Amino acid sequence: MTDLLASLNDAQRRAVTCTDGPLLVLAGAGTGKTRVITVRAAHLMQQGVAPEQILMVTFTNKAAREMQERLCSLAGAAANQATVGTFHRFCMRLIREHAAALDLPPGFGICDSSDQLSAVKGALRELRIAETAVDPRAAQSKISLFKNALISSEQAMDQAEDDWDIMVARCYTKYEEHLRRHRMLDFDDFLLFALRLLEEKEELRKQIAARYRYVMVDEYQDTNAPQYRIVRALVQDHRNLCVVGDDDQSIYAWRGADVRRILDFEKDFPGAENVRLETNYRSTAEILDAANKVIRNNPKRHDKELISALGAGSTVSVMGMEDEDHEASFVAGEIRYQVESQEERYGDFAILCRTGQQPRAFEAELRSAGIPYRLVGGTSFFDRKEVRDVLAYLRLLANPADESAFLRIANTPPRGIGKGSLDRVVERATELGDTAWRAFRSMVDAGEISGAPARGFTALREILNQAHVVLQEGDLPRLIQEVLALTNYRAEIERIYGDHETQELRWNGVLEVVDFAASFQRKNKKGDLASFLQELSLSTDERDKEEDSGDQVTLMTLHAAKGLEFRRVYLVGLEEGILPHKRAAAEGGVEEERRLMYVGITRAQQDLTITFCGSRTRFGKLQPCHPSRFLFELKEKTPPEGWLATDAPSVVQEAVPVPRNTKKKRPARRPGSRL
DNA sequence: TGTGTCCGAGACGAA
DNA sequence: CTCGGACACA
Repeated sequence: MTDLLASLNDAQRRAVTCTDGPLLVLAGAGTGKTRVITVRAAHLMQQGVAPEQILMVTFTNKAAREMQERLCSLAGAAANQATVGTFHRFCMRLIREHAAALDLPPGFGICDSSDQLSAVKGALRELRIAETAVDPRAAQSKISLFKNALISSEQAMDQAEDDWDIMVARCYTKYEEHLRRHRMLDFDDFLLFALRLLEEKEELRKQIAARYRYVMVDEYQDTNAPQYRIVRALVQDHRNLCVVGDDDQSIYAWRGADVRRILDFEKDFPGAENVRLETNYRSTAEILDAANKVIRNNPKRHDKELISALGAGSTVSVMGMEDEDHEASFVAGEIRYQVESQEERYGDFAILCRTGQQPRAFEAELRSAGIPYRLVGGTSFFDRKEVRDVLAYLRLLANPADESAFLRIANTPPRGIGKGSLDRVVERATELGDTAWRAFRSMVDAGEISGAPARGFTALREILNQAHVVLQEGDLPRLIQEVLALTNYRAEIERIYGDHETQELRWNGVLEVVDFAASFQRKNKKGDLASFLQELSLSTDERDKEEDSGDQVTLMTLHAAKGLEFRRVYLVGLEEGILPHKRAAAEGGVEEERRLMYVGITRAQQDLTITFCGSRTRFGKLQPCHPSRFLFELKEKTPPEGWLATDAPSVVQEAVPVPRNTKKKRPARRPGSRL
């Protein structure tokens, strides 16, 4: 404990010891940002601050987990009493604790992204707007953006400039009605309701703010409007706020983050101290050189250059591949070679990509090469059909108003309730402003629905009634077992999936939900069903955690990689259309894409290899593609005329070197491509 | 009502 | 290619 400060450089030490009042730490990638924030918390504890008074907020579960672990290793088990978590989780707990003050039902349901989409579709249907006129996905993300910019549906209506805007604003209104009617909150609501609590209930704000005397915010460049105001409300009495961030790593503008927040910090909190961390302890000079060359093409930024404390290393390689299969087998071959020659462990490697579907090719290749890997993010455990089915039963039990849960399980397993009846039920429910469940019941009672669907409804009601009895016991794992038994879900799995192996796999997924519930109840003695579901909605797959100790290659998106570091990094798919991503570029977001590239480069400690493909399978067809403009920036060259146009000039194909890879031997490395 | 099949659109990122 | 939605049948 005593030498907490000894291992820090001057700037870091200043950041750690400046404990009171507002403090801005501008920390470039790899300059010990997490180290500073955790040592700072440990230092506070050493100074006599109780851990319960410390609040540390991050953006991802992964960052929160890592911070908690590092804090514990610095300050011991007492550090578990500190509040460390994501904004969303922190807010969700606040809301739950003060549900009454917010007029929220205690067992409010969570509207996850697929429910959001159904809600938007429902709103469009109600408004008689064709999905061809307004793409539900576009509307949904626009609504989310509104909410994260604290723009109400009335304001959205006022500022609408064309028909599309108006339709989306009306959809926004309906969407909100839909959520309230079904006692649901979406992810954005966590922030908004917490903010309402803090800004409208002064007594409660005082009480909550007094609990956290020292507040630290990680990745401050990613805060959006509600997050900023939540923080402001929490610290306004004591102003003990430390924010850490890097404008060059702002990659969440699409979620409403506003880089200006970090640039304006000193304006928002007058008299703030300011510390800059510029010595990079993570990467070699070559890697930082590459990072600097790319990021300096962004016009609006704090001028800063990372300086390597490690010195020179090996050259950053840029490799052209024929297609994504070759790319994958090249990377797999290299990793295997280096591990077999005992240069590295699997755990030292990361493969970073821009989109969530790129990992597919890599997964297949790594598996067939017998290389252990873990895929971070991606289609999560909670998106699996069988898991969603089981959770839908639980959601309906916790919140009978949960329409999408009801629609999901109404006929799963099949019990004679077809699409026709469900459509009528939903129609009626919308008409009456009532829940689908109650509408169904009244229609059955009135004889408007009879025969098979009515019998099915009775059967379903019986299942839920019995489950409800078990629910009263408060034993979640047992409740889930009961639901599985009542629905005969095992048989349903066997009915759907032909082969035995798949059946086992799916059933295991179901059993894992039981395990989740068991471990939730071990941790929260009085945890009820609603809070279990609420917590679950914010969980990424916690099973990663256990496997973390294993020696595995990490496969993930750039967004998921922020804050992490690996000895050897493969940054893959560096093509126009992927990085920068086509859609992001079209929306004028090339600068943010460049920051993503910067984030990717700066994850590497010792060795960085960048790959791109000459062609790539899209929509089942092989399509030519050409190297990213960022590769030209890396080489300090200008892309040829017409580079950024949709179709590639034929010259491109020749300019792309395509080294082939043989699996067993180490592939020839070609430092630098001939761009 | 349940099941099968065809068709067309499609994919950015996280909590 | 791969999923969801629409449609045709039993």
